[in-house]
Amino acid sequence: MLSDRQQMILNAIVDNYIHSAEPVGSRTISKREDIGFSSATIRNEMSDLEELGYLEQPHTSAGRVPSTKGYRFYVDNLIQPHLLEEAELGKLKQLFAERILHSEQVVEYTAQILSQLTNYTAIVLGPEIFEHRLKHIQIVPLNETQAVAIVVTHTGRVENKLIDLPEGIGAGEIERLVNLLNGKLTDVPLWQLRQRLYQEISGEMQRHTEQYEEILQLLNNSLTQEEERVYLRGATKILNQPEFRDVDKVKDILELLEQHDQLLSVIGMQGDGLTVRIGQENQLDAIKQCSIITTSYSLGGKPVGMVGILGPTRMEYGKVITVLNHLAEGLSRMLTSQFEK
Amino acid sequence: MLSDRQQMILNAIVDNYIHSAEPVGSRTISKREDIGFSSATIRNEMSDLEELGYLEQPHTSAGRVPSTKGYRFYVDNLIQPHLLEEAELGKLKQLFAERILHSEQVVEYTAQILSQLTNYTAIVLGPEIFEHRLKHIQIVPLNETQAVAIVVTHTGRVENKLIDLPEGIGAGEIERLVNLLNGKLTDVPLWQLRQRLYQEISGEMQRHTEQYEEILQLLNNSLTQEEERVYLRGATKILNQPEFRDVDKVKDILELLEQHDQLLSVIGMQGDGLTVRIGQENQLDAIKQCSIITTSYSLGGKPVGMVGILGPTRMEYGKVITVLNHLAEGLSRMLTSQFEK
DNA sequence: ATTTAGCACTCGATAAGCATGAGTGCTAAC
DNA sequence: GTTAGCACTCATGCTTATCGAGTGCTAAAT
Repeated sequence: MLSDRQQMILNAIVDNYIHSAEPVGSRTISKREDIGFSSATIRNEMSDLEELGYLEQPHTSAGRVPSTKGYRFYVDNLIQPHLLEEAELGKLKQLFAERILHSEQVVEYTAQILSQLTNYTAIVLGPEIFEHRLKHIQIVPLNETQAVAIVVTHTGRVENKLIDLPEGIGAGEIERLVNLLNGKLTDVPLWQLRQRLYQEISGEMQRHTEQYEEILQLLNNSLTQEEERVYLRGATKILNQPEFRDVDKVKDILELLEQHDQLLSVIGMQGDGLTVRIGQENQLDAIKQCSIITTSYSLGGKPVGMVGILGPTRMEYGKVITVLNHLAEGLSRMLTSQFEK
Repeated sequence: MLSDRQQMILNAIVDNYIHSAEPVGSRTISKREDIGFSSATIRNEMSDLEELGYLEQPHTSAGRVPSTKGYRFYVDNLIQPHLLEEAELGKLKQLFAERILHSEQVVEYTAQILSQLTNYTAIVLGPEIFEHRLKHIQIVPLNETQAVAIVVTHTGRVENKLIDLPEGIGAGEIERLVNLLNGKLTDVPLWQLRQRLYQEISGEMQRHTEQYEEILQLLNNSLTQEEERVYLRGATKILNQPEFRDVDKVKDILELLEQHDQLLSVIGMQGDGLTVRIGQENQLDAIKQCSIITTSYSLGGKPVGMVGILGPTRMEYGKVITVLNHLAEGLSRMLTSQFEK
């Protein structure tokens, strides 16, 4: 529906604006080598593009700026594959070369690298561990009334929680309980634990109802504490953007970034594959001036976490998408290999 | 060396500036009920105070602003005890009423409350665990080559690390090793662990040199990962301050706050008791426009962590100091009681 | 039928000029 | 020692003028 020339011009305008942050005028475009038309022609096309809703004019005598619709078209149709530089590729490779790291640590570094490479804010959601299988449960009594319960998954993740002990329970009894749990539940995927606990063990555990509940809760917690899986890096990068040189404009954004639970609704598992949310397309008011690009990474083909970038609508979409894809792929490969061992 | 009247005036100026953020003029002071002098008199005194270095003038025809030296005198001599409101006290009580929380969690909430009550940025350094005693060591093999080592302290803290297993070690052998470690090292304070490992066990562990090293490293890590003990809340509060309405002014500060390792040098164990760093007194350039108030909290009388507040030099010193003292005391009491069980 | 040169027009941004007023420093009187 | 009075300073805000990047439109050129 847009002519080739219109697409070419829209592309040129978006490209230019992404790098200059200034409204783009017709002359600027006509001077580009790949465009063989006078500024007057460009002006006419720009006028049409504005009427169609792809461009906006801050004021009458200014150049044009892409609208959300304009960016959307750019992202969906015009974006050209971006090649990473040697140094950038190197950093990525290095990240995944590290051995002997918990998956959470890898994810944390991923956020760091992501922000460094793109100069935008990185938001990463650590992997779900539903699919991980139980390797070991341990209850270590600390004194007469308290103990710490520990759950180890087959991937080496360790979750722990302080629990209250019922009155007068003995060390022997705790040991028996733990042995029972380990015997019955080892190699059970975490998402089945709840159910299996009720099904198989409740009968034998009537004496231990209290710990039973506590343990259930621990398992639950280790599965549901989503805020704790959010990694944020480079939050202040937004301050480098010329369109956010005003404290009032960034305040809401930075406050949002501080609340990890809110971030979940921004980046939380919204389906697999790459998603681009541009400006107004975002639900939260605080980031209607921003774009968010996310993609999922997976474990054995099943999406378990997200990596994402938050930047101004005027974002280097091409580069960010490339980097995100690389990282998501690397993470998936790494997790999967670790998981399968 | 300052006359009573000078002190009174300095006090009035600082108080006023803290709340208004505007340079304070002589008339404003003379109008205050507790001051019975004309603006001319005040002017003369202000002129003297400026000459002595306690006040500064942004420009000739503006009011006066306290200098670092002025704040220093205010903090050291003039500050009046601040009473907390019911609601504020309530929040503090509630915080320490929570049971069954890991000390780290309490510390995290502390940071939250601190920032909420003061409207400044809270920086809290979680407790050292040198003094904690070893309760349990566990090594859970995940496959032929990897295992996860877990250390539990008598306070319920759990540290874990992925380790590589030496070729061809059997489950039985691991179990023997763990039993040996538990037998010899239970109830040993963590700071002694290193030494004790070498002294008592190295002989019997010649076969296991590799894990030996790994375990040492785990212990080391759990003792030295200081960045991970830094809790930051309310970083964006600084954006509410009128003197920081300029992005360039806040950028450096926020970037500093993002780097937890740097924060350590700001808040890190700088001796026990209350410390106030005012403006220029700070080492780091980024926060020479800020003041930092810290105090330590302790375990059985020994300082083990810090709570701190970062705000503009124009800070409500009285209130912040009161809140910090309350929190540090509460934390100390809580930790100590938990420790002693 | 396109494309382009030319030109009048718009409007934000910048600078200059000016009035305002908060605040000072100084002097002389109390 | 204190204060009233007054001239002086300087940031702030307002108005006006200038500048120039960029547009839209028209008419000529292709």
